[in-house]
Amino acid sequence: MVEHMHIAGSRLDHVFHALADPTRRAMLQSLASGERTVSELAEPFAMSLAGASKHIKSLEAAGLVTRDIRGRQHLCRLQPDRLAEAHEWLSFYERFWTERLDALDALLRQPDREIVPSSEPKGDDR
Amino acid sequence: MVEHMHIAGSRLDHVFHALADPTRRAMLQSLASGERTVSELAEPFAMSLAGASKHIKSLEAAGLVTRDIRGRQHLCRLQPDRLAEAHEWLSFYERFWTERLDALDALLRQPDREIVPSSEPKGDDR
DNA sequence: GTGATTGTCAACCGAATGGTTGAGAATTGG
DNA sequence: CCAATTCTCAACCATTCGGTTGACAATCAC
Repeated sequence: MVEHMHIAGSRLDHVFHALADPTRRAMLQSLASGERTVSELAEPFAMSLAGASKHIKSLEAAGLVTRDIRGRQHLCRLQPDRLAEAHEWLSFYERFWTERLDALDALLRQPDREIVPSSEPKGDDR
Repeated sequence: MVEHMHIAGSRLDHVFHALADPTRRAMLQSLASGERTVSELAEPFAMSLAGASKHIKSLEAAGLVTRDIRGRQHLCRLQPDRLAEAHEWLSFYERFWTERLDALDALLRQPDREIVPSSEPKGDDR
């Protein structure tokens, strides 16, 4: 096989992977209220400090969090740019769910058309 | 307490995990143009059909894709609702990047204040 | 019916992930 | 200086992940 290696994961790879964990999402939520030290971020979770530190490192690697070392404490702060990128990526698909809502809306606005929950299979639109 | 994610956590887990892979994101992009069979979805990638099939299954498990079995072909289509959920989750953080833009904007509107590039040159971290 | 097409499934493999523990570095406080 | 606090690092472990191959079920085309 030509390329069996995992080359140059994109930024979105890291961001979405970081977001795919409830602990890390909760840490982001905590950071939404302001700066937090590593211990403060770790405190709500039933895991070792080293474990939480790994999560923070992965948030940092994804560019979602920056760290400010002040003496022996590491102050973490939310870095929203990469979240904005992910948000923007998802926005591309916005038309699909708004279209769907619009279609439902249009359907409901036609009182003369009988709305049947019939299991008509996707229509023979082919 | 914001509790902006009363959407069952595991759902976001699966959605973000599914999005954290470039193959799966490309498949979604392909599905944005319309229905695709499994082979059509697999064709652009240098991997076995079974490999691509696994990716599609994970998209399906995340609720991002639905399947319509038509004879021997499986027609896949985009299912946008879970994408909308992820988009909405990210929207909670929108104020952080808009605030930042507003702050930059305000700063640039003050010609008497000297603008110094703040401490760390972390713009290009790769 | 025969044979090709379409796709899944199971087993397997190496690498990454999420967690632990223990050791140690660096800073702070008395 | 000594002791406590804060945090990282390395090693380890079980599980998951992304990929392969080979076998097989189902459907279509002839």
